[in-house]
Amino acid sequence: MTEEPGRPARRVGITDVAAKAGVSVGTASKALNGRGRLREETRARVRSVADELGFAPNNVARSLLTGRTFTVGVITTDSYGRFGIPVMRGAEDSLAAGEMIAFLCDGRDDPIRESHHLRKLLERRVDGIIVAGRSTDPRRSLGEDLPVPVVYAFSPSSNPKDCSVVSDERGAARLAVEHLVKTGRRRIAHITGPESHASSRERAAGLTEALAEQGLEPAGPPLFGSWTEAWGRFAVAQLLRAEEDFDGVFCGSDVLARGVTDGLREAGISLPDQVGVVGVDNWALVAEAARPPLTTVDLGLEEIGRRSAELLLKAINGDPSPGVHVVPGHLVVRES
Amino acid sequence: MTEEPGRPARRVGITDVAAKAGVSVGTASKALNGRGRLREETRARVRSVADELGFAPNNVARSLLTGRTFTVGVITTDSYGRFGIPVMRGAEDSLAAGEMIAFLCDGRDDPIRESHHLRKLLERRVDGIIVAGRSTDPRRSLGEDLPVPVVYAFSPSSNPKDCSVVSDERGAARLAVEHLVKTGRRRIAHITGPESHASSRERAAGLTEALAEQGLEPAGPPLFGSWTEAWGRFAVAQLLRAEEDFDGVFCGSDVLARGVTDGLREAGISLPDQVGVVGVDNWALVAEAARPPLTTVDLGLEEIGRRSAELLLKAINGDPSPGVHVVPGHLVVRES
DNA sequence: GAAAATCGGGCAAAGGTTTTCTCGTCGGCC
DNA sequence: GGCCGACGAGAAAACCTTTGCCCGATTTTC
Repeated sequence: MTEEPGRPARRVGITDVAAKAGVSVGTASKALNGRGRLREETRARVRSVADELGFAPNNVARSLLTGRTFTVGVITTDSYGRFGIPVMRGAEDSLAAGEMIAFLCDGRDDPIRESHHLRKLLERRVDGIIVAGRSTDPRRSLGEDLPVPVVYAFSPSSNPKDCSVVSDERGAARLAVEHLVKTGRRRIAHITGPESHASSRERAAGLTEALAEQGLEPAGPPLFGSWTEAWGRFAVAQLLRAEEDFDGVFCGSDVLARGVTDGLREAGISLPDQVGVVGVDNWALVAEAARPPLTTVDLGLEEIGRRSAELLLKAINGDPSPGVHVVPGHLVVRES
Repeated sequence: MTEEPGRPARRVGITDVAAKAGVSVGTASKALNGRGRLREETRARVRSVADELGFAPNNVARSLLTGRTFTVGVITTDSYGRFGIPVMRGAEDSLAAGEMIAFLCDGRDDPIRESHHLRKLLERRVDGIIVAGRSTDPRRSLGEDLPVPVVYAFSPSSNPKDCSVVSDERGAARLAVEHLVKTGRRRIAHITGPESHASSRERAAGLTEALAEQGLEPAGPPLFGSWTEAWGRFAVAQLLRAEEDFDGVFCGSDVLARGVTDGLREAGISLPDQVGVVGVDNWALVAEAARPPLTTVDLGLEEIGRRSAELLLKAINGDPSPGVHVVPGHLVVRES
């Protein structure tokens, strides 16, 4: 390569520290890492020399020797979107606690790109991999015979022997129902996303289930559509036109819920007096801007990230946790 | 550490490939990397053995030897928020083209965390660092005498000797004005965020500047507030109450613009017939959900990310580009 | 036909650290 | 006074590749 003009030619290595402290490299290493048997005075001297010289250990060399890089790869299929981000933040949280750091790869939901990234990550000898999905639909496994452990976050692996960490979709519906019922709603409608999405189906099923436990029936069948505000508004109009009698709406997402509140308000219905609305996601931007601000179920995405990283660390240390791990969500009460 | 039960004990190294191909490790290395002088038949044989064995080179060892890790660190202060994400995506784009990969660290805008991450990155011998900010206000430099090059993306470094890549704030205002004027607007008001933010001030100044070039005056002073929909609606009410005569509004952000369109629509003003609205950010979620969908200025955040990574790669190869680099935005015309 | 050039490939050093083994010294104990 | 154990520190191997240098064999050149 070209030389780098103007930049310090050589960084200070443990050799320099050892020389200046008047000890051997081995001793210097022990002093700095708190290993071996050394006089306290020697340790202190080496340490102070290291500080003075601004010594930073070369982790590349260390990794080569120990076989551990203290590095994990995160492959996201979400292009850093709505779901990947909180998961990643949570994961970074737990990883940092273990002095680890994450490589970020954007798979763009393209298997080719994904396996290319996988290869690159393995070449770099990551200690483990987190696959962060963007929907609750299961995704194909990265493979069973990988040399490092893998944890699937949010989107579970289609292979049940893999370790997956997912949100509690049915539980989300239950939380919504409990809140609506507690605030006196009895006729609860459901407006949600495409029926082709697992989360739509699960939440709809969870709703029926939870209502049944309360001795209630849904106010009409679930209205499947798209995850947009426009569909939320449209679905409300449909509900009103059908003269469906309802006093609560459980929406499959906050964006949807925002459309629903707009639709209701513009139809002259007073919120939350006449109708209660609950969303899912706790996406602050949307939930807080809605009128009134949305009560919503937080799926605990950060927690999913944290948990994934914790399970990965455990697996790296030889204690894998195969199977699907469900992280509970929680209700965030605002004004709707 | 603990041993890892059930996992392949040893990965296949170049030694294994060489042995099975009946050549020395050196020769195997040359064959796989296309170096040295070897018979084509030998190269092919080594390659096929490598494939067969599923050989993946150990990049840790390679890095130790060459001194390059093909790795960069990205420190974001944005907790993966609105601005950091597109910048990161752009950066990853350019980096992948150079066969590089990024470590992601969340600085949380905390100097302590930040310098801790910096230290960790340097220990891992990254080839360079990108600092991705979350506002256009300048931020403090990471330091001048770092052993690797640094590029500041979006938030410029306060040290002009550093390399920064920023958006064109004044240009954004100009694009908005040109569009409004072209669609026949003459009395243009400005609703924007807190005056304490550089971007508010710059965009306001840019607006005045661009209007002046068209021989126009702003319709009233800029209304500084917060980056919320509520402020957008409130500011509209204020404008109407003051009986300010206006037929266009330039909003400092899309969120704001959404509040403005809602406020205008609810006041019975027809959009875009009576008033034209232009936002800034091109945040699809907001811009597309607004009624009508927002015309807005895209600041080119992904391009900032790409450019940052390119400049970083250049710097890594010994050709630094100190100073501030401005990336132009572009107008996205929708219906408002 | 002999010297020279080319070709194909092996050998070994290097890169920065950790870790095991070894060795010398000192104090204490019988 | 001699032995043994503990203590403190050094020497060297090992981690896995890359690469410069060298050497034997084959081909080319007068």
